[in-house]
Amino acid sequence: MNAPVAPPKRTRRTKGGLTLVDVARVAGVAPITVSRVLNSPEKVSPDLVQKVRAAIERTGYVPNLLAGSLASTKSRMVAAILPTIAGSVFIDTVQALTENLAAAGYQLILGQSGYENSREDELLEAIIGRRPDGIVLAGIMRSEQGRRRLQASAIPLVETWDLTPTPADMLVGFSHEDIGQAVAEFLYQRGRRRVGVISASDERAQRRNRAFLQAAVRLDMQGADGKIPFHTISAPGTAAGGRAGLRALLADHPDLDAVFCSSDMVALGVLTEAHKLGIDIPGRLAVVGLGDQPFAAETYPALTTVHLDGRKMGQIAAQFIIDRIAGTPIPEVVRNIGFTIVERESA
Amino acid sequence: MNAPVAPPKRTRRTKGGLTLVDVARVAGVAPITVSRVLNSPEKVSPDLVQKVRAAIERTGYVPNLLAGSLASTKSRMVAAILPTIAGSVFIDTVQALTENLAAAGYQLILGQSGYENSREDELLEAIIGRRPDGIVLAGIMRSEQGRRRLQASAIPLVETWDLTPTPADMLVGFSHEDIGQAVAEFLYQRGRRRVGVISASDERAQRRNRAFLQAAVRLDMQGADGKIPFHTISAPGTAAGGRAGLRALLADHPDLDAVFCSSDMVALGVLTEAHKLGIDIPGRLAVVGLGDQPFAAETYPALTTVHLDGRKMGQIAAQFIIDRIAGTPIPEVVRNIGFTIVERESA
DNA sequence: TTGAAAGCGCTAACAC
DNA sequence: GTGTTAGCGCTTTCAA
Repeated sequence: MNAPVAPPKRTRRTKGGLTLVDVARVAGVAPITVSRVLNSPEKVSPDLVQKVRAAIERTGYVPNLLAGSLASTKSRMVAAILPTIAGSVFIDTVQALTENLAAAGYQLILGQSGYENSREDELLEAIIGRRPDGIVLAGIMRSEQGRRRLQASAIPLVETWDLTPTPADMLVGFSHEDIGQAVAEFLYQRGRRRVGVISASDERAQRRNRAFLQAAVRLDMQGADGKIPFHTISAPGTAAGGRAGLRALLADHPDLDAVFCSSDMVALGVLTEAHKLGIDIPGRLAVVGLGDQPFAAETYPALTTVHLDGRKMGQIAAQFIIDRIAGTPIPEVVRNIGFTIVERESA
Repeated sequence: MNAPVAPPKRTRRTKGGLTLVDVARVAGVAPITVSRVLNSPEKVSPDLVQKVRAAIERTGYVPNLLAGSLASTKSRMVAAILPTIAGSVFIDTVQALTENLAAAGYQLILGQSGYENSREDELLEAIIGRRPDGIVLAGIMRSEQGRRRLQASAIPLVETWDLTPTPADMLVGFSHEDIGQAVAEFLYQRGRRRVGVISASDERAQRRNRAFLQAAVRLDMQGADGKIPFHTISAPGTAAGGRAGLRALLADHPDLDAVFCSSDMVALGVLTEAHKLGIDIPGRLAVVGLGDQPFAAETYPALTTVHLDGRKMGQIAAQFIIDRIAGTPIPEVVRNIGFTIVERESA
């Protein structure tokens, strides 16, 4: 039974790609030495480093990071999961993430979950299956199953753009409830008494709206019929949705004197429709957006809006993950970065 | 010399993660059967599929795609390389890419090269090192070294948002020269005779501008001094840049009657500044943007602009890569999808 | 400081 | 249909 069996000759599967072994042969060293030159050159004598670098140069070798990741159980990839990237407010966050992660040697992989959470499950499998060293979520993970899978994966996780008493792991964001309340109070202070809302239907917007409505009722800013006029559009909100929303609101509530929009894009639509209808802004109607997108300061009139620091969230999220991987203690794993109402001309 | 050496006992390095072997043990089958259930269930008998699926469910197993990629030399990842994602025109393309690739089981990895091409080389190494099954470039690869590395990697490549007689591989885009010429002719037909340009400094914009200037000179649309006024801002263009640009142009050329802007965002700034200065648009000044971003139809006045179909480019690029991987013959690897001038109110 | 051997977790290639 | 074996290209572990 112990008789050695003649080893069957197998064809190599290699696609002819250059490997570390080839470079080692060219440089006249062991493969592991090439690996060390790549990953920890300080552990290799200068002349060997020299030799190996020359061999890499000569051959045009590009290390296979997939193989490295498998062996080291470190993928040097971080995943970002967004509802959608189109017309989205998360772009600054993604930009900051990419920049900060790239500087630390990490690559971003992007997943779009859709606002309907339709593909969330398979997306999560595709992401976790690639064993990223960290995951950044735009928003919070609300599905209980999703949370369990993420926690079971033990991958460092950062939720963003929201605040919750029960974060799955780390969190950087702000309170949507606080925004709704703050905008209502802001409009009250500016003398507005008949407010309305035009909003996309996503969950975060709805929480802002709820807080806005509560504060508005408390401050007695209802319409003549005792209600706060409300128009819902599908997420993500568009300028066209804002235009339709303003017409709908005014049809039933001609005495409206302020509108809170779920995004700057929606607010832009409101401004445009108001122009068309000959409605003076801010004279007759105040308009407040959300996001402080680059164009918000350049509309006519300039848009009063809620500034959210997307870059900062991206930067902090990246740092969270880098620190967690490095084992650096993180004093506060939940960071509320707040928001500011930027008062321009439209309100 | 051939005496067998006692095998040294090594500790397993495994981090306690669940593997395919564990699932196989639970299901009472060979590891390869689990692999088949995951990748080609039609080759496994229904009752074994059943058993294995149950074991996967029970254990919460998530396949390690890194290991699968290494073994199969297929990563099921596609890389997109952009100058920058912030305020960028490429977002629709990225969105369409992600959607179409996800539907085919591919994940997107994102790389930002910066407009300065500063990090392009290390980015390329980080991307190629991950052995994506395809690479999509926003723009064309101009660096000779970059082209060589990409070609040496033999990874299917799609250049986008441009046209070149010498594509590195596949290409879907449109001619920036044609745009410049078409816009000049459009303005001429609308009776404009004193045109100017406000443009970001990126290379594609400059080619549009060159063609625009040539056509404008040919059509005798120069200013009184025989020159076409020109204002350059840094890339990517912003509304603030557009405002500054309009002031600069008018200072030297008060008789200007049309402006061609390098992006809709720049054009938005021009509209806003014109409002401030009391300049009637389109009465005294025509404004043309580029990109037909969602807000372009909703500015006041609505922006005349060049429509570029970012989604279509993303969709075609995804299809190119999917077909190439599948070995499907691709009749035309260079696709000019053209552009259209969308005439609205501003010109 | 350098190297040999043994994995990392999966799939291709080849039997039965 | 199912299983056995030998890699994929790298890094960890251990030894010198």
